[in-house]
Amino acid sequence: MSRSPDSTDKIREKKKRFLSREERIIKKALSLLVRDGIDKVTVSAIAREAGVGKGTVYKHFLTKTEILMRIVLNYERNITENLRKGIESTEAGDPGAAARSYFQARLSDPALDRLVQQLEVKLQGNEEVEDKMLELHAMRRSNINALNVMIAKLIDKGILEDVPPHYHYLSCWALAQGAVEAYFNVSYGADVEDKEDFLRFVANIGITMGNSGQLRDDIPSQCLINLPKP
Amino acid sequence: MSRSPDSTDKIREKKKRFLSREERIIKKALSLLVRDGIDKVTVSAIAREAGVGKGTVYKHFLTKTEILMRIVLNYERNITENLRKGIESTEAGDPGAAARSYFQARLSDPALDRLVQQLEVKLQGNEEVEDKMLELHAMRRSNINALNVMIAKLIDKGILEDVPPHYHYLSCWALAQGAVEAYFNVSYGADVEDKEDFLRFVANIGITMGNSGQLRDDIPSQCLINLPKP
Amino acid sequence: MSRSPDSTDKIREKKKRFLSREERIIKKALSLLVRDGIDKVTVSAIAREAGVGKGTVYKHFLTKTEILMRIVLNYERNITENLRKGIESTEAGDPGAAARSYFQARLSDPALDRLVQQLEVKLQGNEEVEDKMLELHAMRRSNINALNVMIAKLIDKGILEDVPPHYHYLSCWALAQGAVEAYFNVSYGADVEDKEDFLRFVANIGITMGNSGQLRDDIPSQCLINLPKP
Amino acid sequence: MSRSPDSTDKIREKKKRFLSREERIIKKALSLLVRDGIDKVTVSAIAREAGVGKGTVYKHFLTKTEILMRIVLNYERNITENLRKGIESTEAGDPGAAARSYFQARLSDPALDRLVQQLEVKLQGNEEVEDKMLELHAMRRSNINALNVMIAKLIDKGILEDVPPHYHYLSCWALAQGAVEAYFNVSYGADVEDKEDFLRFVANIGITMGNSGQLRDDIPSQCLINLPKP
DNA sequence: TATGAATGAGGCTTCATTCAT
DNA sequence: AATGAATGAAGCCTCATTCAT
Repeated sequence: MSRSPDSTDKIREKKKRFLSREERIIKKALSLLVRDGIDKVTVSAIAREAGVGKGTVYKHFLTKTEILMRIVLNYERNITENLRKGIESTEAGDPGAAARSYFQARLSDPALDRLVQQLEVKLQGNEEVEDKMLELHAMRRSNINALNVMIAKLIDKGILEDVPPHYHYLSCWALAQGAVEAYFNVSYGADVEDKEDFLRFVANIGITMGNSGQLRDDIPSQCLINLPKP
Repeated sequence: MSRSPDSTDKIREKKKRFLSREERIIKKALSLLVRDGIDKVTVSAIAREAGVGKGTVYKHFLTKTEILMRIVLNYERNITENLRKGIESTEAGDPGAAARSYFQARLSDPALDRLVQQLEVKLQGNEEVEDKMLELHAMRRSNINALNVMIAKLIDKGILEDVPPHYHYLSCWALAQGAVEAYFNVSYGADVEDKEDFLRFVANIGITMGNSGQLRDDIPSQCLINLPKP
Repeated sequence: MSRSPDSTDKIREKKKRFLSREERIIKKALSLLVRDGIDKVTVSAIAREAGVGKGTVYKHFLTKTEILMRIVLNYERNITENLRKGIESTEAGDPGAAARSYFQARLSDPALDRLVQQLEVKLQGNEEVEDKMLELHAMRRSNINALNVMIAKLIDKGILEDVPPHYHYLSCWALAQGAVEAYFNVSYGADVEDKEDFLRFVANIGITMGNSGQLRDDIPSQCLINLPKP
Repeated sequence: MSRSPDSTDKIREKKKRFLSREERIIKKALSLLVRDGIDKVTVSAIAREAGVGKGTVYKHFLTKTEILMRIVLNYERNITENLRKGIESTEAGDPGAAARSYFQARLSDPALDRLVQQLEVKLQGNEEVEDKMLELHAMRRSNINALNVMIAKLIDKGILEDVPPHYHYLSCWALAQGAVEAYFNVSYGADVEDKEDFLRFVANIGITMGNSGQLRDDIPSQCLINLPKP
């Protein structure tokens, strides 16, 4: 009753191709969303861009909303991964590492970061993807716990100001969020010729803000995050 | 041949009612937008909420987009006004006044602030309101000019770090922008029991960030902005 | 119980002004219809152009359709009047006079003629103006009767071909109708540099067509209609 | 790697059905337009009549206007084809053939002809179908060129009156145009019991008008066009 | 009496989703 | 399994007509 090894291979192969196609759909959806804006992208366009039929898209995703949600989750996973590495480094004695990692991850592709923020706002409260939303929040809660532990230690050491720990990471989050918006804002962004330099400036604020002052002038130059060119 | 005072009064009365109705439409549109999200609000719903017919809405606004644009402009005018007052105070010797005014204006009604940011993103590049967009940008450019002058002086005095002036106000802008998002973000915001306190914390960062360190510990307590309860 | 002469005068004066305003509304409606096309003219535009309120327009006409119908009737009355004079001249011994009059009346302002044809098509079958439509048809039937009598005589005299009399005037009507369309048709009309000359050519065909041949070469030059420049 | 013949057949079959559905939409639109008048026909009604969803109509046509334009172009193509055949016969020695063909084509289905004329007026100047309009005009210009050549020869032979060639075909066009209107005009048309006979009379005028007299009495009886019953 | 703000039916169009092939 | 034609709900907007002032 068991399939022959040959048949199993075929099935495995098939699944692989199926998943790679799913990747392609997501990737193309992403590029369309960034290029044309959230409101302008249709399922038809995604299918066309991905070189598959509309029906095929619906074999992979139950609804359009699921595609968007997937993008948000993918991104958050990436951020989380980077943040975790940063926290580890902080724990290992480099106080600014977590913030640095975080800013670097988010500001390295501002367009993508911005898109994801917009998507999250759009998906907020959508019952269709409630479960995925819960997954997102769970991921963040987990990060938050790690951050709280880490920050509490830094506060204990007198490195960070003694306010509720979440004030610190929320400020970071807010600054990153806002920096991305500034980067794209037509009124403000247009004035910034060296946008990357600005992002570096902001990132440094993020890394040092809320610390108790004594850290401020101690930031070794290697702490300055090195944002990749987008 | 001239109309009787009575008739003139009536006309004035009529115009007043017309304008007040316009206000009501905007106000109701605003509350719907905040409550249901940008994508969910239809012209029909706005009309229903405002207690007028759909056609009436179109007597006041050429298109739905114009309603949204109006909200954005109204808000920007308010921000500008507050910023101008702050800049005046700064020029009068209170270095943190401009930033304080700005944060207070933006963070006093975070829901509105957030909505307007989203609206601006949505309206970006919409040819229908190109002229209004230009008006918005002109308003901001004017603010930017005033800020550049002000910041240059603060840099000269050694109060602010010597980076391009726009780095300073853009950081402020970004932080405010992000703080608002943090305020509403389900993942992060839910943890903040005293949201106003958090906004105050962020505002203080905004007021002090980028200053050269010597100012930092000098902020008199009365400088702490006192955000009104939303 | 009878009003004073003074009061009667006032009423008469009032009525006169009322009627002159009605004229103005019709006139302005007409110019808008010719300028912008039937589908593009709104009651608002007519009111604005006439310098009165929309409500006032509805004091004069029950519906928009009535305005259009009025234009059609006015025009038909004018045509009828000209045709009657022409018939009289024909009866007085000038065989081509009726056709000449008719063509001259219709082709002297082709734009107006065309508009009215379009209006009539649009109003066809509209129950709202059924009575006015009947009036129009009655007017035409009366013309037709006169024409039938006239043509029968010309056939008797051997001047016109012996076909049912209405064939003759219908051909005239058709040619006029079509000439107007040709005048405005983008494809064909653009080629005609001297449009008036073309209309004259057509009119001459109209005047001579269906005659038995012997008339053809006898048309005195003074028969050639002299179309006024539009 | 190539598809099986079976699959190819299926695709061909599918395309065929797609096109036939397009035909049905056009056909039903046509009958509705003739029956109810241009202004009364909605896309919804067309879809309902064609037995498809509204969305399906928009799979075949970009806008409602395109449906109308298609009808106009289809018709013009048919007319052109007939005219071309007629011109060929004229060149082959039958002077009246072109006019005869033309009248026959246009008067064989007066209702359709009339609808198309109305549509063309309505579509005039509509930017949405500018390109299609240009196509229409190009088709006509080509016809006009052929006619000019043909008519010039007939004038040379003394068969037609020596006026600018376009006077001749424009008169034909105008007469056909008008005859169709006469056919349907309630006032005049109602009197014509044998409408087809009238159309034949008009067609004969069209075929002979503008000729130099000597042709007039020579028209052999077989020249009389034989209009098919609509 | 004149006005024009208010109305809402009704038209056009889009696009997420379904399903027969 | 893949496709894309078909669908129709839902949104935006227009404009003839009404009616309170």
